[in-house]
Order: sequence, then structure tokens, then C-alpha cells
Amino acid sequence: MPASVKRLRRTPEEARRLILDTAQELIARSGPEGLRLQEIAAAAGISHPLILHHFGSREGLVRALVQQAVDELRDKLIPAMGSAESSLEQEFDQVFDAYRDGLAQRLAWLATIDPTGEAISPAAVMRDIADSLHARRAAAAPAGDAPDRADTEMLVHLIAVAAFGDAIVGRRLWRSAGLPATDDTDGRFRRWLAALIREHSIR
Amino acid sequence: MPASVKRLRRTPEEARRLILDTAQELIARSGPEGLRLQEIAAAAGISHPLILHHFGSREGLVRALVQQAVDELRDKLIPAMGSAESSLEQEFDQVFDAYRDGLAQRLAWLATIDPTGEAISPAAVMRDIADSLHARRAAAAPAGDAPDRADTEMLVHLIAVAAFGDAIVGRRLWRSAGLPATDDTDGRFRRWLAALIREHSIR
DNA sequence: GGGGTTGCTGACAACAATGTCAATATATGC
DNA sequence: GCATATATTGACATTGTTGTCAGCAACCCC
Repeated sequence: MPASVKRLRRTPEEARRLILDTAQELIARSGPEGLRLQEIAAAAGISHPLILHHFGSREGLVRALVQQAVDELRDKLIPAMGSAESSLEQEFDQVFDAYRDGLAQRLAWLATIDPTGEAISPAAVMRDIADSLHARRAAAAPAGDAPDRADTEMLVHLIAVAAFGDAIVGRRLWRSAGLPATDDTDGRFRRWLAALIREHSIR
Repeated sequence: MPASVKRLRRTPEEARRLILDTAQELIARSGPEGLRLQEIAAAAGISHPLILHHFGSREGLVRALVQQAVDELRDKLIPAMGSAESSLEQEFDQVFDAYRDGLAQRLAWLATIDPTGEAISPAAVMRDIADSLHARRAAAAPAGDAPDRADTEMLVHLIAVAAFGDAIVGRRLWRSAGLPATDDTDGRFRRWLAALIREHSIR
């Protein structure tokens, strides 16, 4: 009759991971609007006070989710834009794919939660990327015709905002343009953009 | 003694406008996350059941807000990209400015609420814009060298996603790049992008 | 194996949010 | 003026959500 209740005991790190991953899945599926502790707990197979135990409050969980999204973006973007060997087209695929699985959605959520952009650490990701790309462009350019540093910064900015915008409203826009919202259309846009950039770099 | 309670009686259209405008302001200020009927009512100087009376439910209000955002974008974008006389730089300013006052934020909210993009009317805005721009490019091009229609579609898509992405994460990215998040930086990016496009169009 | 640390849970408290309803005030038409 | 229609509201019901707390159970260390 003791009905011995088996209870799983995780390390704090495991528990946090489990909770964050579950919350992330829920956000990717139904958006951050209805992110409830009970729902996360049910999906993760735990009780909701456990979330409060590990994150202190709902806001603590939100902060952790946002921080994870920012870290994830950085970890994907730096290798994507830093590799010296891959072609521009391959890099673009990596950058655009980095936003999949709801990452762009979570970042957009962050933007609505924190419109001013003060809450999260700046983390000079873009500068690192610009540094890396600029070094490659300078090396590739003919002697005496080194590209402008500002030009590289603008280029990085364009790729970043375009990839982000495309991830969020791209499909919608294709439909609105009367084109099929398919992977093929996505790919054609990436290749077109790569061609545009290459054309500009060569001058 | 009767303390005759002055009661303002609006037309249904006026009431809906008041509610929508108030809600919109609140969203622009503190994001759509904490959009509560009581809060809107307090800011508008009405009681919260009035909102339910005019929109049926909270979801009805959200639908109306989203529809208004889409309409607003269309009404701003078509004249911005359709005018034949203005320079590319002027057009860009109009397109980028169209997202101000929280419009981009509301559209991003829409994207998180309705990830698939089925809930709202497609409204072939992008096709109309592409049509208009394509006609101008064809007219401007030398005979026998008409630009590709697909090229124009890609161009419109690029401008749209870049402006949208810039509106949401642009400032954040500039900081991350170590550049000042100012109007000047914004303007330099727009002009740089305009130059890139012009360079491409001339070929 | 005994004791301490702590991950974990069920039950409850407190509050907030949407939605309902009867009543009231204001406009309009006659 | 009077009656009708309806915009508007205060009070209430209901439900859901975050947060608290005491106690239970798993693991570690001696």
C-alpha cells in the first residue's frame, strides 16, 4: 500500500536543461504568448513548483530563455560567418538556417519584451564577425584596393537583418507576392542575394 | 446629491477607434506581452466590459489589432514604393520609416501569434509593389536589356525583409558591432543599401 | 546504515484576468 | 415629451496563474 512513488532526481544542470528545452519547444510551436508554468511542467513531466525552485520566478525563467536564445545565435553565427574556406552560398545557407526551429521567433519575442534592448548583454558578436569577414576581404582584394571597413560593417548588418526578417515574415511575403512559399523559393532568394553581394565585392 | 454621472456616448466606430488606438499605444510602449483589458480601459478612460461589448472577446480585439497593423503597413508601403518621381534614397527612407511607432513590433507580435501565417488575408501587396517597380525598371532600362521579372521580385523581397529586420533588431546589432545606435548610423545604412541596389540595377 | 543536504511534490493561498449580467444613461425617432 | 434602442457601467462569477510551504525521497558522505 505504500505505493512507493518513484521520484527522479536530476542534477540542477540537468533539470534546468530539461525545463529550458521543453519551454523552447512550446514557444516554437505555439508562440510565447501562452507560456505557462503549468504547461511547461506538464510537457516536461515535472511539477510546476520545480520550475520556480530552479529559476526563482517566472521572470527568471524568461531571462534564462532569452539568454539562451542569444547564446545560441552567437554559437551558430560565428562559425557560419567565420569559416574562410566555404563559399558565400554555403555561408548564407548556414546563416539563414541558424534561425530555424523557432530561434528567430524567440528573438522577436525578446524584442517585444525588451524593446529598448538594454536588458541583455551586448556581446560584441557583430564586431567579431565583421572583423573576421573584413580580414578575408582584405586578403582577397588586389593590392592597393582594400575594401572599406565601413563597407564590411554595412554588409554584415544587411545580411543579419535580411536573414532575420526573412525568417519571420519571409514566407508571408512570398505568398503576398504570389510566389510559392517553398524551400525552393527560399533558396533562390539566398542565391540571388549571394550573387548580389559577390557582384558588389568584386566591384 | 444625485451625483449625476456624466456618461459619454460614442458611435460604435468612434468607440472602436478609441480602443484600438489606445491599445496600440500601450503595445508600442511596453510590448504586447502585457496587454490587458483593464489596462486598456483605464488608459482610454472607459470600463473594460465596453471593450468586450465592441469586440466580443479579447481574441476579437487582438484580431482587429492585427488587421489594423496589416492595413497600416499596406497603406504606407504602396505609396512609398509606388511613386515614380522620388529618388531611391527617398523611397528607402519612407519604407524604413513606415515601421516606426511600433508597427514592426506589432507585426512581429502577429508572427508569434500566428506562426504559419494563415490567419490573416494574404492581400497581394508585394505583387502590386513588384509590378509597379518592374514597370519603372523596364522603362528606365535601355532597349533590349529589360531586367528580369524575377530579379525585381527578389529585390522587393530583400528591401522588405531588410527594413523589417532592421526595425526590430537593427539598433541592437549596431551596438553589438560597436557602432553608435543613432539616426545617423541608420541613415548611413539606408544610403549604403540604396547605393548597392543602384549599382546592381545599372549592372 | 545513519544523517545531512537538497531535488522534488501536493495542497493551498492570493491574486489577476476574462467574461456575464442586470441596471442606467444617452441619443434618436415619433 | 415619451418610447425605443443601445452604448456604457458596477458588481459579480469563474477560471487560471504565479508563488509559498511543509513534508517526502533520493543521493552523498562518513
